[in-house]
Amino acid sequence: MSIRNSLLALLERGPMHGYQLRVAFEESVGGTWSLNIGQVYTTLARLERDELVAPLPESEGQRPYEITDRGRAELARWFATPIERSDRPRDELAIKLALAMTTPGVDLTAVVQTQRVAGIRALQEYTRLKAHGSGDPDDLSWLLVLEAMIFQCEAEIRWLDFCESTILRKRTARPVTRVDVHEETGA
Amino acid sequence: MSIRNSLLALLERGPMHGYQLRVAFEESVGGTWSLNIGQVYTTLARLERDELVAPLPESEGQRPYEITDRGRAELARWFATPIERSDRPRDELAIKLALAMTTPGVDLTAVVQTQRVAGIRALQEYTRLKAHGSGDPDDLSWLLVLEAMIFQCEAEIRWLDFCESTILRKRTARPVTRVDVHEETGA
DNA sequence: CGACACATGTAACACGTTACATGATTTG
DNA sequence: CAAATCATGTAACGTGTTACATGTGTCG
Repeated sequence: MSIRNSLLALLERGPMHGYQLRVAFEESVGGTWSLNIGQVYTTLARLERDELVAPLPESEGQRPYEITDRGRAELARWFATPIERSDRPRDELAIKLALAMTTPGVDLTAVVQTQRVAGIRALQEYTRLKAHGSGDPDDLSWLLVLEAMIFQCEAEIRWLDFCESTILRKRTARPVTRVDVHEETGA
Repeated sequence: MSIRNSLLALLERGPMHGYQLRVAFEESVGGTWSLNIGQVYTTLARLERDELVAPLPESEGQRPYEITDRGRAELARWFATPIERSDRPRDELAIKLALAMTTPGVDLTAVVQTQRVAGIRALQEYTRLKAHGSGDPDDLSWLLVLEAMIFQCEAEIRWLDFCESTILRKRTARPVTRVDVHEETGA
C-alpha cells in the first residue's frame, strides 16, 4: 500500500513517468530503501485501472502520468488517516524470540546476543551516515528517515536487553529443590 | 519468511497438523498477530516441496507433518542468523512523513499530530493489556512480544516529537527578510 | 564502438489477505 | 437438531522480488 500512495504523492508534485518516479522515490527516502522498477510499472497500471492516475500523451518513448481528482482524494485520505498498529507487518524479530523460548535445543541468550550485536553495528552505521550526511538543508526528509531508523534501532537494543534480563531472572528464579517439589504437590 | 520459519519451529516441538499449527502460532505470540489458515496450508505445501517437512500417515481426516533433518538445519540457521535492517519491510510511516514534506498542500504538523494521537492510544491499550495480563508465568513469550510493541510504540512517539520540533525549527529558522534575499542573490 | 544511463515492460514466483467450499465431530 | 469448533483445502487478488528482454541516447 505504501508504494501505491507514495507514487500518488510524487505525482502530486507534477506529471512524471515510471523511471522518474523511481528516482524521485529513492531520493525522497534518502536512498534508505530502493524501489524496484518493475513494481513501479505494475503499480502504475493498477492506479490507472482505478482511475487514480491518467496517462498523458506519450513522447519520445516516455509514458508520463498525471494524478486525477480521485487520486488527489485518495492521497488526502492517506495523509489524514494514521497508520494503525494493526496495519503493520508482523514483527519477525518478536516472533522469532517468542518461538525461540519454546523451541527445544535453542540457546536463547545466544540468539539475543547475536541480534544485539547486529543492532549495535547498524546503529553505528546510522550514526556514521548522520555525521557526514549531505549537510544539505533540503535533505530534511532524509534526516527524518535516518532518525526514524536510529530510534527504532535503539528501541530494539533496549528491548533485547529487557529480554535477556527477563530470561535470566526466570532461569534463576526457580531452582528445583526438594522444597519446590513439596510446594507443587501441595498446590 | 517469518511464517515459514515459525511453522518449522513449532514442528520442532513435535508433529502437528495445519489447524494445530495455526492455534500454536497465535498462542506463541499471545494473540498479537493472527495467522490465516489458508496460508498455513500453502506454506506447508511449499515446505513439503522443499523437503523441510514430511507428511505423516493421515488419520481421521487429519494430515500431520513432521520436521525433517533439512528442516532442522534450516531452523538452526534461522536462529543463528540475526535479522538485518535490510531484511525488514519498508517503514510506511517514515515514507509517509518523508513524502508529506515535499507534497504540496499537506499540513505536516497535522499529519504528525494525528499519528501521535494514534500512537498514544495504542500505548495505553498495551499498558492496559500488560496490567491485567494472564499472570501466567508460562506466558513469558507473550510478555516479551507485548514489551516489544511497547518499546516500538514509545520510540515512534519520541520520533514524532523529534519530527515536529525539527519541522518547526526549520519553519522559524528562515523568515524571508530583505537580508535573506540579499544573501541568496549574493550566493 | 562499447559501456552506461535512460526508459519500458513481462514472467515467474513468494508471501499475504479475504472469501468461498466442504465435511466431521462435539455440545447445548 | 442446530450451532460451534475442528479440519482441510482452493481461488482471486495485491504486494513485493528477481530476472529477463528490448530499445534509445550519450559520452569517452
